[in-house]
Amino acid sequence: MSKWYPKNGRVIFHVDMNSFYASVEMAFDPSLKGKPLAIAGNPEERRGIVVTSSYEARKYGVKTTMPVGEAKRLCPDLIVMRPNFERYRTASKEMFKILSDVTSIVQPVSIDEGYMDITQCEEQGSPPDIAERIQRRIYEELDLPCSIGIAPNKFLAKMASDMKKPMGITILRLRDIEKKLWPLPIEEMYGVGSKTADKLKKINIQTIGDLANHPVLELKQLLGINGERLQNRANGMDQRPVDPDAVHEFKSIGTSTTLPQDTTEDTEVRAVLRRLSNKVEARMKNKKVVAKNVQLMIRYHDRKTVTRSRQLKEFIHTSDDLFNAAIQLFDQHWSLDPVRLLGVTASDLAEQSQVTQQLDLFNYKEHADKEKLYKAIDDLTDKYGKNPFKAISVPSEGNVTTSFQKDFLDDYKKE
DNA sequence: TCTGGGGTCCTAGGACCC
DNA sequence: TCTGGGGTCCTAGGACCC
Repeated sequence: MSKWYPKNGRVIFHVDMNSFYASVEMAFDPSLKGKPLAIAGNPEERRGIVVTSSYEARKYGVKTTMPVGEAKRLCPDLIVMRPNFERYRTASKEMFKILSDVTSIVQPVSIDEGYMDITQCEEQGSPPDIAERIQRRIYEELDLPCSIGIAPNKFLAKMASDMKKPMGITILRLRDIEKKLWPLPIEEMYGVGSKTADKLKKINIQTIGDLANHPVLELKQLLGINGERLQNRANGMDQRPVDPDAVHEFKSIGTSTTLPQDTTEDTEVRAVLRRLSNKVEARMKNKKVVAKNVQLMIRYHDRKTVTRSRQLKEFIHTSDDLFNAAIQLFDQHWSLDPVRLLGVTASDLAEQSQVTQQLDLFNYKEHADKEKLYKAIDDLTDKYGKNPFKAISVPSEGNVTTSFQKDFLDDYKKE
């Protein structure tokens, strides 16, 4: 047992669903099983790229982000379906429920993959046994295949889950990396995209092993701090914890759309921005958050993409507020060229409850009702930890807010 | 038939303050 | 009268991932 659960180390799982959307459709309609299937947007609306494809389709060379037309040329019998996101979300929740039966330390990273820290799960069996049970439950209860990587940290677990698909379980120990990790081509490393791969190849780094053993100074010159980090990972070093709360800490909420045709029509742009703002508002309401920053994204005919953002004085939450900020940014920055895509994103988010409570605080201060004020502060401190002022801002008059904060904190500390 | 939509993190420069 | 250096905020853009 002790060989699996080291005193001074961790046991991390990376659970990765295999061709998730396609697999969910096959579980939903078993007559699709064994057939080449692609999930893709509507080509009529210029959204026709493959999002996921079944293994049967991949045999023909069908790949993610490939235009549907090309995929059909490669695989004439390809079945193409529109995505059913509700269905995928439901399946995803079921899957994570199974993971959380093993441990509460589960970190979802996307709809179809997540990390687990099972260091403290010794009484449930050896890691390969636990992995096998998880895989079997997901398969038997949800009819979905997954691969699981077992390793001492997140990076190695992620690389491991990729090594055997579908329905693989792969153990990647530190002592295995020279044999199992280092021979892989550099572009297969998590965190190395096409741009970084090109740069690395120019200094004759072809494999993960080449990266692991390259002078770090040169890597830093080439890639900045990321160069050092990538090299550490290539040597099997990664301290990032599995953080179950990360999924709740949203940084931004945005939506974008590619127009059916490029446009220079102001009325159409307004209509689209209105629609996008409505959508963002709905999702913000759902998450009960307000935002202090609005970003507009414009992609032009030539696919050149610009983003323009504005920091606001007050927290906003309505579609009107989002729309007004977006349209202002558009009017200020549009180059008059035909527009291909528009996007609206809200960021600098805070919880609605926190902001309204802080507004109450402000009112107490206004009315010089010290007793109520201090009680409210104590309540907030209990509820949110050390610093209830972290996200403070009061709608209208941003300047007052900051001086209020400083005054108040000084004041409060004295008491 | 060229290339969707949802995110995160990092960098770099300028403004501003101390 | 001529100047440092640190810190934070804001904005824009790039790279990456699924």
